[in-house]
Amino acid sequence: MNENLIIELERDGIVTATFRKLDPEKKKTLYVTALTAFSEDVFDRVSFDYIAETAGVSKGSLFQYFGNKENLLRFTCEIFIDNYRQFWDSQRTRAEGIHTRERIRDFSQTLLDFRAERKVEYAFYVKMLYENSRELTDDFLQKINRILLEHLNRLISRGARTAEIRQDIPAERIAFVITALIEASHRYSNTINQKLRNREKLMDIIEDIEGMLFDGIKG
Amino acid sequence: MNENLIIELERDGIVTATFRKLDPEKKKTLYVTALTAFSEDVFDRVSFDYIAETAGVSKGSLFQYFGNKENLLRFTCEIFIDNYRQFWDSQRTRAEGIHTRERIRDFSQTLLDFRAERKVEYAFYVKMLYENSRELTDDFLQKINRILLEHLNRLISRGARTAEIRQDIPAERIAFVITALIEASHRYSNTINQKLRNREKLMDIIEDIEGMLFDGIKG
Amino acid sequence: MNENLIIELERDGIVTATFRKLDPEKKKTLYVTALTAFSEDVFDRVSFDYIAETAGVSKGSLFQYFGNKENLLRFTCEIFIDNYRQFWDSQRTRAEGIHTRERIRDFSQTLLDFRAERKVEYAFYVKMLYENSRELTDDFLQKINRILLEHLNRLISRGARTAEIRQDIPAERIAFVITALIEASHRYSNTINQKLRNREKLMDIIEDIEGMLFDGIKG
Amino acid sequence: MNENLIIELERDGIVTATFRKLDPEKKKTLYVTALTAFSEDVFDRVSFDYIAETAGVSKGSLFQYFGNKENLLRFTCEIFIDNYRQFWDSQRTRAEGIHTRERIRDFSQTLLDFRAERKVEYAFYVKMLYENSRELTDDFLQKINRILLEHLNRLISRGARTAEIRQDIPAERIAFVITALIEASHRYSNTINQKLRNREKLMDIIEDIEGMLFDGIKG
DNA sequence: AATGAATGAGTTTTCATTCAT
DNA sequence: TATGAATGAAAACTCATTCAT
Repeated sequence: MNENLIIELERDGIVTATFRKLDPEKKKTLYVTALTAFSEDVFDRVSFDYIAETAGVSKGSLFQYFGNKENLLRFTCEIFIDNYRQFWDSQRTRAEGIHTRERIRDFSQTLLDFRAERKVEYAFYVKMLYENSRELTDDFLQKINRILLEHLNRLISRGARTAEIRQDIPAERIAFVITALIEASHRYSNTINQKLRNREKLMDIIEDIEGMLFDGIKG
Repeated sequence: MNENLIIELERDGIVTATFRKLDPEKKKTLYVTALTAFSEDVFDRVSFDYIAETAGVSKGSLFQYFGNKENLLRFTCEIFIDNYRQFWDSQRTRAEGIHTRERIRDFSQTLLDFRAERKVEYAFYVKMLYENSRELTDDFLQKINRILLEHLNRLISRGARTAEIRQDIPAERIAFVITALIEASHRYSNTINQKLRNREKLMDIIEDIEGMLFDGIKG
Repeated sequence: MNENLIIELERDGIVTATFRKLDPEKKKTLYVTALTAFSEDVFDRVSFDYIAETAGVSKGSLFQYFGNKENLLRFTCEIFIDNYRQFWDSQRTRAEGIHTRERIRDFSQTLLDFRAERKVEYAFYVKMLYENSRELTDDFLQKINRILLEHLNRLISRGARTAEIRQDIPAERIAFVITALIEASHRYSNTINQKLRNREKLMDIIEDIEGMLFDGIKG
Repeated sequence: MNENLIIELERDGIVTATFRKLDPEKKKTLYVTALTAFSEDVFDRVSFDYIAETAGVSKGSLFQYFGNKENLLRFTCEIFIDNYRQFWDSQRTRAEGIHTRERIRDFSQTLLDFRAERKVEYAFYVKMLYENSRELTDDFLQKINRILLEHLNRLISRGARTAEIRQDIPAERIAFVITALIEASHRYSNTINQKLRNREKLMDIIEDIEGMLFDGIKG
């Protein structure tokens, strides 16, 4: 629990002072419970009753902490974003390949790892991806995207400097294409795996795509 | 209003005979109203009351036409798909460029036109893109996707035959990349335009992407 | 269809002139349909839509014939009573045993026959037996009861005259006991057969009861 | 309010913990209100709104106590049965006649007392007697009947031992006849009193019946 | 500060009845 | 006279939010 962030959230009226003063362990429980609940179903179908019971907290307390349901989601988003940023920061120091192509492959591999190892987080992200009826989801997705793009930009800029990557196209635009492809692959395999039980490996698709990305599709 | 489709929908129990016999103009009003309503908010938050009032029809009548809320969405999806198919069929006869690259640019231009000219339809499509809690949305998206991919596959296969496009990658995979990129562009500009009021032209982005797609990003 | 009765019902505002002028065959269809429908479920759960569809008549016509749902039930009751009276009248001429005890056994046998051969009528009667929330059911049951008691009174009075039956108790009171016992047997076997699938024969019970009735239970 | 029973009902999911914790006085009010409402009209025609209003409780609370309407009826039945059992238990210790015949007369007198003193309970029982569309009513009637028959069987068995009553007929069958006659008398006087305002004394009827029962109707 | 009972607005759905054609 | 489309009053049920203890 990033206490500084909580102070900020209190300033923004997303959590109350009562919540801030809570035992950090309890704050974390509340975060995880909300995250899990919202990752399981659409906002409207997640009831306060359910969250309160699951978190082992009374419904009344929940309202004293967050004021309303929307704020609970907002809180969950902000903590998620904070964790996500930390995750990618920790990735920066990781030993990486020498060549940009390897670094990018590394990058998408990390995304896959995240998905495989942090199932609840990933499910929450997907849910937000699909629920666009509230501005806060847009905000959430943009922030998540920015974290990813920042990371990618670094890789691409360096690739451009070493002439491994074309210099005539702005780095952000290349980053955009890369994340677009990775995200589409995720969505695709998500549908495929869940519905058709197709065992096609996501990494295979990504390799094919990488081929197109670097060498183009021109005959 | 495709009356044959309505007959099929009646057979499938999605609409009733009462609805079928309605004045075509009224049917269209109901379609447009439902389409608009569902494009504005998530399924759970669109109430029958609201649609009835907006369409200038009593709630009772609405139930007599569709039986329940889910069927109203089903109906909307099916009409949408039908219209969408007709739209792409009408595009096939359109004069197109000689080269595959131009044809693909044409394709994405058409997608843009659709979006610009049929704002409500587009918003509905986006909503369905995000609403993944019901099987019927999956079905809808698959059908829409198939229409698009069929169209694309024709272009790509021809491009492969004329050696304008690499032959070592399966056509569907290339089609996948193309639609992924176009869709991401849509999403992107959607967010940008709505929230940041950035006037960046979508076509510019697409041209850049096209460049990467054909020539690769290798330096 | 007893046309005189229909004229009476029209006078009482239970059916309309429109109904009276209907083809007798159609009137009968309507009676049978309503009888069947009301025998299948409780009044509130029988919808006009269902009856109209089953009878092959429009809902609008049904209202023009009867004005409202209650009247349809009233109509059904009255025709039922009329038929019931005819049924017992026809029984009077039937060859009967010489002794009163046999006559009474005959009587309860006839009740059993009615139940076995006219399943729908019997089911309707049972339904009315259980639905006592409207005055009209009371009225119906009283009329049915009176028909039965009249019949029984004749038997008993004769038995009293021939000294086969005690003369110190009013005939109606004896008739009351007999019908009470038969009805209870019906109820009992109704529950037993439907729920416990007990194959106990109703006639056996009745014979035991008859023994008690004639000889008393005194040791 | 038998608090142990309430705990059982909570275990069976018929009432919630919220209800259990309620002020006993309020629980009783709810029981009486529901009992009265269900005694006044058929299940389908008793609305939750009505009960809530009558009990001076909000609709929301009522749902929090019972979850649904069926459970409210179930609850009412169970409390009723409990009270009924207590009533008959308290009767056992009552001074009774020496002779079986007197004991049986005592028994039917007690039934009459119950009816006269607990009008609402009796009306509820009659309603359940007539409402046969739900399994729970069968269950209720069987339980009520069992309480009565247990009581009667004791009387009859003793009467058989002392040779006051015939031994060639099974005790249950005699009990069946007795309850059938008492119940019919109730029904009869119920109709008579309510509709025809006839002041005929029920006890007179019962005495006549008793005469027939013990001595038979044979002349 | 924590609790959870109380509330009532809102939702889907059913169906008798009306009425224009 | 027959029809069936239109209506709206109810009904069961859910759940975020308030508030007294």
